[in-house]
Amino acid sequence: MARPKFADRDFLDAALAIAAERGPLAATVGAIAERLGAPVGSFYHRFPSRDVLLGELWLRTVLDFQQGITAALDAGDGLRAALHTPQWVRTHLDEARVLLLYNRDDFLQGGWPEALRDGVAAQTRHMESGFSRFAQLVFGRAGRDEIRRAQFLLAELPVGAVRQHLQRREKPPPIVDELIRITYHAVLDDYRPRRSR
Amino acid sequence: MARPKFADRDFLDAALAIAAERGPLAATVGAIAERLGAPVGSFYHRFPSRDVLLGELWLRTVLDFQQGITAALDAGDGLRAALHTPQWVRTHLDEARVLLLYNRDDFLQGGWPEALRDGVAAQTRHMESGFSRFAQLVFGRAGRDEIRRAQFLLAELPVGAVRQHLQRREKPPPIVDELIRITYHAVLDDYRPRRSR
DNA sequence: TGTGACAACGAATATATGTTCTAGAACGTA
DNA sequence: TACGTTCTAGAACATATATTCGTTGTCACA
Repeated sequence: MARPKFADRDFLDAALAIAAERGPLAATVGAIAERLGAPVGSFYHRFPSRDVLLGELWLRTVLDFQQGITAALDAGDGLRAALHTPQWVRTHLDEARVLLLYNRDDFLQGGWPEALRDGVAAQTRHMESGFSRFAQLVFGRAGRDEIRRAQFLLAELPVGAVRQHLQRREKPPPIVDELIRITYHAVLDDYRPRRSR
Repeated sequence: MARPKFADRDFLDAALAIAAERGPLAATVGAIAERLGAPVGSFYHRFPSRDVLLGELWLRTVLDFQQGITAALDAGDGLRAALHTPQWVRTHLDEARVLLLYNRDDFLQGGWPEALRDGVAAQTRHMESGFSRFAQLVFGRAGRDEIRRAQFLLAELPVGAVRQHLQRREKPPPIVDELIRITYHAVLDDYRPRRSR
């Protein structure tokens, strides 16, 4: 067997670097290969299509991102879960740009490749269960209203607060954590259980 | 003079519809012309390039969006300015999708056309002055910390809270306004002036 | 009715990009 | 050493898309 000069990983990393720099759209097969000094043929030895590569990149990134939130929820620490986003962003600037600055579906040229459907579906379920767990943890129940608040505190708020810094390629300053903390407590304090809603 | 069958507006509207439906990327010259029943040649009678069209679409949309915020600030009503986003989104679903779901620079294939540079720069200045005015209005001063809080309350928070609904092409439910209101008051209550920061 | 200006119209062109294909090199194994 | 497998290598191909260009049609007005 011929010794491989390039690993799957290398292509994923090259794609990440390009996508973080100039957007996922710029991560063309040609650009990725060129950055790696590899011929495009080698690319297609590793990945059946560009969509599969970008899909795998997204999945790999989102799973890494979510891990910290899950860990915080496991520890029963809702605030830490909310603050995980700015933390993670500081240590994963490139990944964060790709993951949080673009929409999931704008990654792919076509739809999601069959091979990744299950992974994406599992990821979605995992995320939804995270919201439920969070709602249960901090509100004591997981009805529609509680889940909506969980989405807000766990996703919309932290991602929103971090976005402008990602656009400037800079680490989120401490004020971001402060804003998240303030909002976190306010939404918890405001909450009063209701019939159904 | 031959009577024009298509106006600039028609092309902009067609582009908006397509961009709202399938993303700005899908708004190709061919797709726009086809939707309008116009030949591509007519397109280039109106716009020097696709980038100019998309740039103008973005500008037209963002100016309309900002008008409401400016009006609220003129009236000295900070909360109304923050709540303008969900309001506007409800009555401008298509526009909101294009404006708030994608990054400004991901609109264009190349960079911003020379002809629009000034408009974009003016828009940026206008937005920044809006943050300053808001900071002055609700915090009594416009230092770095106050402006950062203004950005959060006026932009990141409302846009973040509205995003998941835009993705689902649905009007933001009342809970969105409630979350914005809660956060708004919390950040104002928390605020204490500091030396400089 | 003729003419000029402007717009419609769509074929042609250039380019970018995903994908395939053929050839050859490197390595393990018999 | 011969052979098969796996990879490198990059040319070739197909397609999508922006843009150009030459022709045709239509209207206002002389």
